[in-house]
Amino acid sequence: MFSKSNAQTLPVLSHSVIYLFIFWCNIRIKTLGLFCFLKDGSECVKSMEKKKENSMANMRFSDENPSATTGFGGSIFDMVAVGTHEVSGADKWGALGFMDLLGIHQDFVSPSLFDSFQTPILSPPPPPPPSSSEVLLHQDILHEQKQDTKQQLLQGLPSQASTIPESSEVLNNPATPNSSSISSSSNEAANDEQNKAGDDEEQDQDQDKTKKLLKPKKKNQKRQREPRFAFMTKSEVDHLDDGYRWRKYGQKAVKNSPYPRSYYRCTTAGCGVKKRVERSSEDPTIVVTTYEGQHTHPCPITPRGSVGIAPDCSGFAAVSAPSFVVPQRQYLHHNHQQHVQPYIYTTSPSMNITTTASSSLNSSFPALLEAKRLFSPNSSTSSSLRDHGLLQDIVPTQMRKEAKEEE
DNA sequence: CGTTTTTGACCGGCGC
DNA sequence: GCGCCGGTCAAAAACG
Repeated sequence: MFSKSNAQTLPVLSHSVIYLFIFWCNIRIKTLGLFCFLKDGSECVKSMEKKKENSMANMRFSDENPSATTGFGGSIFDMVAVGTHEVSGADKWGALGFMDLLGIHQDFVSPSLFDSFQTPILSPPPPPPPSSSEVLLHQDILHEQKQDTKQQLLQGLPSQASTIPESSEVLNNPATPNSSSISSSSNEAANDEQNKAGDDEEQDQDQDKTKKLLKPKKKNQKRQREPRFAFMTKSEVDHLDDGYRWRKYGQKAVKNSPYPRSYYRCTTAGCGVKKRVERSSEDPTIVVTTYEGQHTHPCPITPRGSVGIAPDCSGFAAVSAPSFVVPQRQYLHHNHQQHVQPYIYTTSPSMNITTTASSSLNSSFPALLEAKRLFSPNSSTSSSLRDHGLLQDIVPTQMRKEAKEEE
């Protein structure tokens, strides 16, 4: 698990832990977490709640079948990445942006992982979606998929339903973002044109308009679902600032929960990314945010304290959250064909931090985007990581140098 | 005045 | 067919 070079840093590990702990206490950010890529975020939440007996802080997702380890058995989604944040009320969002908090993933995610991020948000179209054969192969594996998931498969849409947390997300998220998003938006545009034509013929009532708007979708095909990415955040604030601009378009009461679910849509034209925000009924301090789709544009705004446009949300003030041990095996493959397990990385028990990472992470997800940013090639930390990978990320570069000199 | 939020109505999918 | 439920729409209200 540890390479030789990594082992060389072990003598300073204890210092690193202390250093980390102090730093951790200073910024008062506790990470609990639980990030997950999934087919259906709501199901993830439900499953999480069902699994309440497992303290979130102690949740572990192993290389094994996530269903077995997480209680998600039979679920249609894959756990691909896991991690959560807890934000103390004192900090809230005044000093630390959501992205700042998400920055903790800089140490969860390997440089190799970020290599998989290299494709810019506005890059040329990504590789084509998985071939039908690949999709069908997944379908063979998935015996318990729900009907909509099957339809997605048939449509060549992303599916992460395999109980093997492998490359389905890898194939899907980075591979299909624009294609899926654009196709859906273009479909909507086509529908709009149809609707306009229909309005010319008869403009009786507003309700008729609404019906016309919705009917073409159901006639042609089932509404397509984008890949979803959900995470749980312990926060007093419902709508987390992730750098993008969102417009709320709906709110619904959640069954068996006193807290409503809010629906947001990215306000950028042509970007169909949506997100849902709701509080856990069992732990009101936990906010569950589910992203759907992928942004087709740079991060439009620059949060507190930053100046200028952040092309990829990189303008956020970097508040480096505590770092964590990153096992060598966390380094993920560039080859999306390879299966990638949702590795788990855990710090000392007192920190109660658990996270996983996968090369399937996509830069359209703010948390991961931030992680990517923090691992930019210009970062000395990044270069160090590229050299050594393990543990070094939690040890200041200077400290590592001193340690080596002592040897 | 433009943008965002609120909120009731509506739609499609699904189970019975 | 009916009812439930998640998701969406769009007019009205609120906001800056």
